Amino acid sequence: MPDTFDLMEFLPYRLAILSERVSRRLATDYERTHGLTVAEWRVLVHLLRVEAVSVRDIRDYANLDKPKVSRAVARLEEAGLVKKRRGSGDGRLVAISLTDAGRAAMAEVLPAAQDVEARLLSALNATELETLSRVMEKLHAVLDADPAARPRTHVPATENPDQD
Amino acid sequence: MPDTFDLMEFLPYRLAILSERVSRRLATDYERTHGLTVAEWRVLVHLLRVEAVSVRDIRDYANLDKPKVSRAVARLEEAGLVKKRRGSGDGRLVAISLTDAGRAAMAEVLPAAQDVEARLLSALNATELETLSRVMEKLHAVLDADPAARPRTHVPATENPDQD
DNA sequence: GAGAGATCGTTGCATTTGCAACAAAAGTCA
DNA sequence: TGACTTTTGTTGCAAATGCAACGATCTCTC
Repeated sequence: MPDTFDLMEFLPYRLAILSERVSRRLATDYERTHGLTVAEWRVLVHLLRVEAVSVRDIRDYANLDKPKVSRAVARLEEAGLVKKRRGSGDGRLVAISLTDAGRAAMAEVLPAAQDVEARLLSALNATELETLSRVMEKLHAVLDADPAARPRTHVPATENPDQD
Repeated sequence: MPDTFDLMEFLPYRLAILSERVSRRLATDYERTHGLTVAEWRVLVHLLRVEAVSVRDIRDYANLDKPKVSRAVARLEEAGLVKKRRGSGDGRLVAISLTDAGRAAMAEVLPAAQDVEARLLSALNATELETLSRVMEKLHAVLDADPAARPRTHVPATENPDQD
């Protein structure tokens, strides 16, 4: 054990602090304006891209566990932002989709989120952004090779092969 | 609102996923071997560096809120890893310090944590690590300039001025 | 087509979390 | 000194979390 060990220089800690700070900044907007939680936000974002999905789809895509998705969808349905349709085809699956109100809410909320991201990205030059992406993928790869790590739900679909 | 918005390409989300995965991987070790939570782990790490600190010190250093520190310390004290001394000087402050058992526990736990970090870092070359650090600091700086963002508890002490 | 096993979504429950309120102890200023 | 404000640490409480268990449905095999 070294006699100096500083959290501030410990990569996992630094990642956690930055990530939490960014997430909180992001959440302030959609939480204050629409009372959305992070889970609900992610569900809505996913629904924006697809027609109708199951709880399992959302779980895999948005990195949330089943109960979290289930409850988030329940709250969103109660709020009228989402509708659940059951039965078509596989009777276990639930077809979750956005309502018009949900789409409208996202139209209000998305710009603020993208603005936060834009400000973050604007601080980086092209090289830094490229390196950041590569680094994050490399760190994921280390965890992918570690049996003690939780597996990724969403593995990138063989990112563009034009890497130098 | 763009008609394509992918969580997987949204920086805040990507940061959150990576960070959570790393944190969980790290926690599996000290949680399984010593039943430590993340908050307890951070408290112990901080105590490793200083003699005796207050709840406030730990809160600022380890980015935890007061109740979390208070409860973490209470559990650690009950587990015999930490001792609380009161009254010397300012009667409100609590002097928290490691016991021998606490130091021993850290000696057992730290190597595993450092090993996880080492594996992560080994996937990066010097340039990538340097860029990662710079990028993270830049992202923090964006949030520092944003009134809606939660302030940093621990601002780097004017990092060493030997940057090229 | 009946039964074993897997999968899907929900619910229960104990624990944790975040936030506000609080008592106790300093600090402030007349 | 004595009221007022601030700071420190703890506690209460409603809400969220993680995990296991559950019923319902589908699949597979014989």
